[in-house]
Amino acid sequence: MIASQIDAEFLRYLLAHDCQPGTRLPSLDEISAEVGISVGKLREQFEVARTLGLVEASPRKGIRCLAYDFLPAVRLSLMVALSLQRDAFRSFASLRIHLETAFWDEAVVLLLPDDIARLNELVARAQAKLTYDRIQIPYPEHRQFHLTIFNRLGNPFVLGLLEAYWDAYEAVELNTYADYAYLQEVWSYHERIVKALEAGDTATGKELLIQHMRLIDKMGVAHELPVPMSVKQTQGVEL
Amino acid sequence: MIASQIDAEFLRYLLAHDCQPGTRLPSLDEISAEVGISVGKLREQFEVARTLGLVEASPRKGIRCLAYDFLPAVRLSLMVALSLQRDAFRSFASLRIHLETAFWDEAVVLLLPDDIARLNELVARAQAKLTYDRIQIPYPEHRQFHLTIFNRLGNPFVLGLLEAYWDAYEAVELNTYADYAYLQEVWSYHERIVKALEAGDTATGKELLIQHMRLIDKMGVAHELPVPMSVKQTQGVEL
DNA sequence: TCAATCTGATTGATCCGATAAATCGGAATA
DNA sequence: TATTCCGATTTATCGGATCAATCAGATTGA
Repeated sequence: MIASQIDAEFLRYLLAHDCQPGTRLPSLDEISAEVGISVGKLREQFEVARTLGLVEASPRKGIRCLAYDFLPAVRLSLMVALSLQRDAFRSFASLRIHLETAFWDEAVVLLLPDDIARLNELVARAQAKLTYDRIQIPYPEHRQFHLTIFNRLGNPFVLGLLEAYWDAYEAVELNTYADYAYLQEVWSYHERIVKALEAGDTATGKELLIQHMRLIDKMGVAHELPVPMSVKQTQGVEL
Repeated sequence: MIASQIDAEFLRYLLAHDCQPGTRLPSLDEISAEVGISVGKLREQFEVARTLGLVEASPRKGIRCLAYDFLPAVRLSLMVALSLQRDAFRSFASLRIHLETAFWDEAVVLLLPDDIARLNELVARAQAKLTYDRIQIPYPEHRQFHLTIFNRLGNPFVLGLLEAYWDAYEAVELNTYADYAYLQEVWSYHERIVKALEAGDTATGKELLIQHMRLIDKMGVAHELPVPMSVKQTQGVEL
């Protein structure tokens, strides 16, 4: 029924054969014979499935199904948007801020003690990186910090979108921006957020989340809050 | 720079050649020669671009670029999820509710008099459909009502996700459910929402939006609010 | 002279077969 | 028994043939 919405024999085949993670599929020749299209046409549709992260393949090993993941489709479309539209990152960043704020209450009540411990560990590692003689940008910690908070939602669409945000963040090279004072302040907020979560104070945590997104670096750029393009152009920052 | 994130010669070609809507591309043979891969391999990547809604093609007319659209990628991935995971619709519905609520304030202040007129027209058409001797389900009006409110955001990602929600709504056939009393109540709320918008009362409009999503039909199903699976199973409703 | 029809060219769509590359499991060997 | 080799499997890529859709210009008839 839903498969009828999908105009590709191979994708319908995947759904009809209950494509569970790890399942090995027949060879391309066999699938071609079963669904009634040539191997060439099948490979075109196979490439779509692979690009969407539904399957993986290598010579001799064959084709295997992967676990469903919203991210590949979102990430590819978003990368295209970032190339074609100058304010695509700002738009997606706006979406991300609203998602984190909107799902905050649902997400933080699901956090386990392990998660809180993980968040504390990330804060410690980030602060250590900012204390070394040779400063390292705690970008992986930043990414993991935010994704860990929302992970327990178990909502593949929300998680996929948030992960795509960080991939875009890297693509526009915000992760390489080394403003020491800004980063110190960001991680000070992160530390306070975790303390609020430990105290069960989700409202304060949310308020700190919102405040910390408004932080600006010394160039006047809010890394996690999209400012209007006109402000950005005046300051000569390219995004 | 961003194109380097994209592992397909044809997609990189599209981005490098400033693929603006309406632009006609060279033939497959010519692109194949330019990017240095065979026509067969090019067609595989072309199928991905087509599936993402980046280009369209027909024999003799050639290949043309389309305007960027987040929807095709989201819709396809979502359709796959709906087939593979039983609570995918519920997860996506949760995302949609939060998006509408989160972006409400930004969206309604952008509405033009034409938009308010359009919303009134949609309410009138829906109520007419519910008044005929032979009731017609005002599904297209319902979809357009919600999409019109958020259209002026100009955020392609938010709009794409909201459109995908309605495509999923159709795919799970919620649009065919004809509970007269429920629909009457839904459209009563819609009418009140437009009246609140006309009065400039965005807070009341938002409250009505949230309330109307909690409406349940006579089977106990909230069409726009995902209830936990256990409640659904008890009531024998399949989704 | 203009409208209708036809046709060759263009170009995507689909198919088929050949070859290269990656990988694995079983046979052979030390 | 461990290591190496090799044939088989199967994906990856290429090139060519044919079909189908569409268009612009030529031809024909009124």
